[in-house]
Amino acid sequence: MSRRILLVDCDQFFVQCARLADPDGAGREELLLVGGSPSGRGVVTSASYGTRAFGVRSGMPTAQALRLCPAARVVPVPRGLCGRKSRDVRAVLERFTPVVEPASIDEAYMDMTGTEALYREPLEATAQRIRSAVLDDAAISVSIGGGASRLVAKLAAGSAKPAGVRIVEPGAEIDFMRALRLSDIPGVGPVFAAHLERMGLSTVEAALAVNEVALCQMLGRTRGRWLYRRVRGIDGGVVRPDLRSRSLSREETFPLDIDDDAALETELLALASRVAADLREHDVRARTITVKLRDADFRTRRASRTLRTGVESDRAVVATARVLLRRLRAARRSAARLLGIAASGLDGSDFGDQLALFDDDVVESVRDRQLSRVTDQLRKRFGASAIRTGRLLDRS
DNA sequence: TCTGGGGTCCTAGGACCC
DNA sequence: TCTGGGGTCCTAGGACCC
Repeated sequence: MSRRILLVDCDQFFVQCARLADPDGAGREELLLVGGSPSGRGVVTSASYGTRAFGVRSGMPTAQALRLCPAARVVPVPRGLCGRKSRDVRAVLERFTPVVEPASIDEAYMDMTGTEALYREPLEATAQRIRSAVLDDAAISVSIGGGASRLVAKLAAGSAKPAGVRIVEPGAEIDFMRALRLSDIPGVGPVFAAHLERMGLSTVEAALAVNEVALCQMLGRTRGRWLYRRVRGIDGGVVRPDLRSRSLSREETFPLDIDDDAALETELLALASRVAADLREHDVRARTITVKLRDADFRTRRASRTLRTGVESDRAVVATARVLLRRLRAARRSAARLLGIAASGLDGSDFGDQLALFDDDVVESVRDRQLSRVTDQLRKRFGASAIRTGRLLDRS
């Protein structure tokens, strides 16, 4: 039996949250842009439907959006409320099935296979009840798509927007896909779409006419097979609840580019401390630390290092990141517009003695961990400014 | 007023092991 | 002295998504 999957997608999620956060201000504003940045280098995170009529899209530089729609009001993302609303929505969804997989802050997949017998109603009716329940109990409007695969559910949700439900019945997948462009398929971004276009393929209809062998000859075996299945609405994806994240990161684009090494190290210290605090909050340790630099000319460079054992303390993360930053700076001197730090290899098991990767490997002591945990406690009780990170860390 | 911040997955080469 | 593959891990970069 084929699977019955729903994708629940919040309508203009950040706009809805901004309106809930300020009902009398943003709540009354039809032309609303959420995002931007005090630095003036921001982009639109979410644009209200009113502004989209002017050509505004999310991801667009705020300055450009305001040129298209000068009457729009710009408000910051209400981060805390967005997180709470996201959890509220998920809690409602979990009343309908335990198999809920959040795909991002504003969408989640649900595996509803078998629930038609359980609820004694078509999937369409259940989806309508889910929509109403989320609106009533979380005050968030969602659109819901349904189908035999994650791919079809996702695309159906797109066609249901805003505030609608669209279920693609089993067997109707190809006819549903036929109306789409290849660039509508998740995973076909601007680069791949342009490549396909050069080969004369821009619509799903056109790709359906090419057999699998020919597609593989055109695109290579992996991508040929991948596209052959996608245009037929097929993906191998399973809905998996309780997915743990594979990496944690923090990054910052500076209001003005920074070329001074000492100033960059100060920023590094702040970012690395935040990453380390995030690791402890999630109760994980990271074996790999990556530092990312974006130069003034927008070229992005990275350097990473995998340690023998996972780390979670401020000192170990900072010490590792500092070496990587110096290496990047030595390789190319340019003012930096962005600095970022990522932690991955989370909870990776210790590599033991199989390989002594580096003689100068950063090692984290029990004392380092205790010190960071105590700092966390103090910050929790007395506020973030209770402890100045720099003093505690400068042992390297 | 050019281009945010948080992620996932894939590829490709080299090191190293069996 | 010459000649292999296969598998895994690490690193760097890039496409892509919301």
